[in-house]
Amino acid sequence: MSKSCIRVFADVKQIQQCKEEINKVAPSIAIVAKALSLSGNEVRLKILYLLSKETKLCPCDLSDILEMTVPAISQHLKKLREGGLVTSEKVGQTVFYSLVEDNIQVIKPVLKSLFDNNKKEPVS
Amino acid sequence: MSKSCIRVFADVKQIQQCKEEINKVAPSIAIVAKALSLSGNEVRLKILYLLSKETKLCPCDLSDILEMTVPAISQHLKKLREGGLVTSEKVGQTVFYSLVEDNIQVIKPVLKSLFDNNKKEPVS
DNA sequence: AAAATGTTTAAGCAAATGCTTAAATAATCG
DNA sequence: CGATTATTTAAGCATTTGCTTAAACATTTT
Repeated sequence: MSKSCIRVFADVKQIQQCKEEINKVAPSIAIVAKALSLSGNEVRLKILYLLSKETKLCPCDLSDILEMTVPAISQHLKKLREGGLVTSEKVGQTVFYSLVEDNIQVIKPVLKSLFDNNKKEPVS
Repeated sequence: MSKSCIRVFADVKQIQQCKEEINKVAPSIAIVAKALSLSGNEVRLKILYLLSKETKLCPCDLSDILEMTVPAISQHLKKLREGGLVTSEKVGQTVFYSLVEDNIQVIKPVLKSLFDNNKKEPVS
């Protein structure tokens, strides 16, 4: 760690407060960052967006819609599932994926903004 | 692309609608995904959180607060700057970073939830 | 001008990411 | 059962990420 970089005019008290503050929220930050990094991929964000509109979709549907191979989709779904953002339900030989409402709250506003964005432009 | 995976019971009309829908929002998705991936890193999310509380901070402050080397911090700030989430202002030899309000809207709700989280627990 | 301070850049490297193709599981159907 | 369909897993590989250390810049101080 660089030891010389304690600014001459640094507000020592402010920095100390920030350290305490950030340590308090660190656990929440870790959880949220995980959800954001999962959503911060174009393909996965598209999947989440589609699931928010269609309620449930299978890997095959998503493969068709997003024009990607099934394994590629499946691996993204696996990450989303392991991250708790989606859940799956097997019906016959097809597996339907859907959002886990409780864990999707963080990115709900984001999905909503995308949804709104898609509406007709209001008069400017 | 796998050609055999058109589900027997697939809702062809639904899939077609989804394809059109997703193509319409694709540009927005790309922009949002970029912001989310930038925020989806613990260190950068901490930086954004701290900037939302302290208004402006320099690399040196952040280095002290987050207990990381200055170059490591600087590289994160560079990404945030290039992604348009933060801006910088030089005062003497120190550089102050602050949030770009217009471009931070997507993750504002996230930061807010972290802030709320940090308050005293309400009686359950 | 020389030294010190604050920041950025560069090079190197280990680990993570995201795809591909091929193979392995599962469930349905003839 | 054997073939087909839907999904998952595995292995390989190119790219990206995020750190480290060292060096380069820029500004202020002595």
